Amino acid sequence: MAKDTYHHGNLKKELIVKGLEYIERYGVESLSLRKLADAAGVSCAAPYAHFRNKEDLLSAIQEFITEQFMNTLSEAALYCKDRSRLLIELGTGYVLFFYENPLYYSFLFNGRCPDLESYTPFLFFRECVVTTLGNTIDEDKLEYIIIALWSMVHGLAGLITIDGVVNREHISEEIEKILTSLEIRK
Amino acid sequence: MAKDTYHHGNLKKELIVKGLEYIERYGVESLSLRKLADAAGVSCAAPYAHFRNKEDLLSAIQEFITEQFMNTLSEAALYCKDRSRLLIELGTGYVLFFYENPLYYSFLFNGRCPDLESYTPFLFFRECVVTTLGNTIDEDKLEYIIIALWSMVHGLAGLITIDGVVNREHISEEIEKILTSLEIRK
DNA sequence: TTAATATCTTAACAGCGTTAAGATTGTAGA
DNA sequence: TCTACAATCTTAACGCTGTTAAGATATTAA
Repeated sequence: MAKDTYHHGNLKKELIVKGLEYIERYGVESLSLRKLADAAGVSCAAPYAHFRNKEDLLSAIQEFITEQFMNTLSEAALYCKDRSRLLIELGTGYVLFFYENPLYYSFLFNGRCPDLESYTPFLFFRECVVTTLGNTIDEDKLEYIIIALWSMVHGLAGLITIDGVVNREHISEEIEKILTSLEIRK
Repeated sequence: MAKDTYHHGNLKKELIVKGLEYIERYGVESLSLRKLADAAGVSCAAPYAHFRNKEDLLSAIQEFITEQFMNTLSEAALYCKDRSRLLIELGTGYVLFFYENPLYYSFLFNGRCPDLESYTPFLFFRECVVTTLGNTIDEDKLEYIIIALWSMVHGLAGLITIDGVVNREHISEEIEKILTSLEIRK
């Protein structure tokens, strides 16, 4: 976007979006405020009118990604008509999200991650497990199962972003086979 | 270590060890070659006699940590007399290693991780699963179970380093309860 | 219209990774 | 033991980074 006025008009949003695109392509390590400001046609100090510092911008980008992530999960749940497959669809959606955006994974879950107790994707995942298994499992066991399932899904997502673990030919089917190779111990 | 001679004598090793200690305490983001060189009582360009660049030093540190990690796993397997508990002991050791050194996790598994197909902790883990379950499971199913178990252990380690997921009171027992809440689907 | 506020620029600072050129030390071969 | 060579380190500099202070420009509210 060229700059013909003194005020940019939409700098805050553009920094978030351009920053997101940059992370998507090159990862967070090589992202710099100066390059971002330059790309937006603005001086290197301009971003400080909208963000306290670099970390503050990264947090905003993180919120942005977390929102996308939440949408992916809730859509997977919404479009799943067969309730017995809810957890599988959810888990597959979880893994596929990071399969398609590998650089998001390390960005989201590295030092910048908010308290997991209030992390909406986790809360949503937990809720789905409870509604699916709630009646069939002891309450104290349920807590461990929630974490076990989440760990498996979360770990698989991480391993896939590292590469070399899963056959990428039929990725959805592969993920499902992995996630269903263990079952709940009642 | 003070410096009274022109040649340090053991700079390469000291950079690795001091760097490791620094990452342990403050994380990899804030580590700099200059601070490290300063701490070793040496000029900022001295490290380049031993490492091509910063990334090269980080790789050396990573190998160092991976070795420690491998030792933890193989000791867990060695001291496990009850073979039916081998996988549990191994998984608990895996998680505890990163529970005790949370900053190692993101350092090891972020962009710097070598090809997982030749990653020794994975190979060892795989071998243990195969010897434990080899006879009882179909070969094609076994492959998915290996990845599922590894995902669960790896994901739990990651979630624990993020914090807020597991009651830290009796951490070993908590980990075991989580890891045993799912069972292998034959 | 004016005052206050939001947004942006210019200029500067220290810290970073990295390199080139040269000094110092250790070592292998005569 | 002397000498040439290789390894190791220093000094000085480069461009890049995040951040701040002071001031310019535009927007908004009164």
